[in-house]
Amino acid sequence: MPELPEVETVRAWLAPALIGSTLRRVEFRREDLRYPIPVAAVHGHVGQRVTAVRRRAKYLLFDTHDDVSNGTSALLVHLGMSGRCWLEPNPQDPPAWKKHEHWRMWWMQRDTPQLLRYEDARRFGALDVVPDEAAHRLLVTLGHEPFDPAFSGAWLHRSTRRRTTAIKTFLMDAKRVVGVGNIYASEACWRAGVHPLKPAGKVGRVAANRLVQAVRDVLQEAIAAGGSTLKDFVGGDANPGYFQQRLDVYARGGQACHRCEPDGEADDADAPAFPISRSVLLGRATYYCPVCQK
DNA sequence: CCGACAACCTGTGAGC
DNA sequence: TGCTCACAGGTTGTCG
Repeated sequence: MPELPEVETVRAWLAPALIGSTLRRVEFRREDLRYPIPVAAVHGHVGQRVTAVRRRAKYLLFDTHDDVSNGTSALLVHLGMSGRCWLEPNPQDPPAWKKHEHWRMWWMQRDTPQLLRYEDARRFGALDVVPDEAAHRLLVTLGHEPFDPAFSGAWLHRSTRRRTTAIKTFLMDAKRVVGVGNIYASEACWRAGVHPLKPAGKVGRVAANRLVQAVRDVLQEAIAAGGSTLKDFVGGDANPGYFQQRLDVYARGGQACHRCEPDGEADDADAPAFPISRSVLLGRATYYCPVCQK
């Protein structure tokens, strides 16, 4: 489930609860997610207080401060493909561990206990400690944040020259720009009218500008939509439907292009004149309109 | 350096 | 009902 908007949504939900809280206890069910969890180092954060809850790329960062040593550190949480991280609404009477729930963190906010739970069926996620953000191996390689002015049409145009890789693949490369996952990469290409399989080096200045704007717009709109269904996602077991109903191409293979055939209306309309195509790029489903995306 | 691909792991839904 | 297969929103590592 998590692309950047989902992670940002979780961050916004956790921040007010965790900021100012002190870590009291950590429990593990499994110590091997994508990487081995440095269990001792995580336990070492007990007693520390959260000063900020941030997002970098798709990583959540809980900044912590140790009043005793006056040192600062951070806990890093990644949701991978199937991860969820949420505050238990009923910490006084905590439910049994879910099948793929791997760790729990108990926090104290003034006199109020809080329970942070984490589940991840596929275990592509991660939990790590970050004593020095500038040196952390998962963070040092990351490219621009999409809302950073450094991610601009000029930059995109400049950094794609002579690149033969598909523009969609380039946009999904976190060493270049972070937070653009498979869904939003397809969506941004459609909005910009750029064919996702087009060699990155052949994207012109005008199209590069449109792509950058499209990436920002689609992420921003998805964040806004995520906020509106936040409770369903964080509080209970409800499946986040978020932005699904607003997608123009993703998972819409064979259905009418919203631009070429706006009155193609319902997704169950038969035989649209301008159907969305699906192809596979680097093993990932890629959706586009072959007519209006050049 | 670049680009293509396999790998990590489990769940779900479609088709038979 | 039960089996098999394709596929799933991320990221790293390796190989040519």
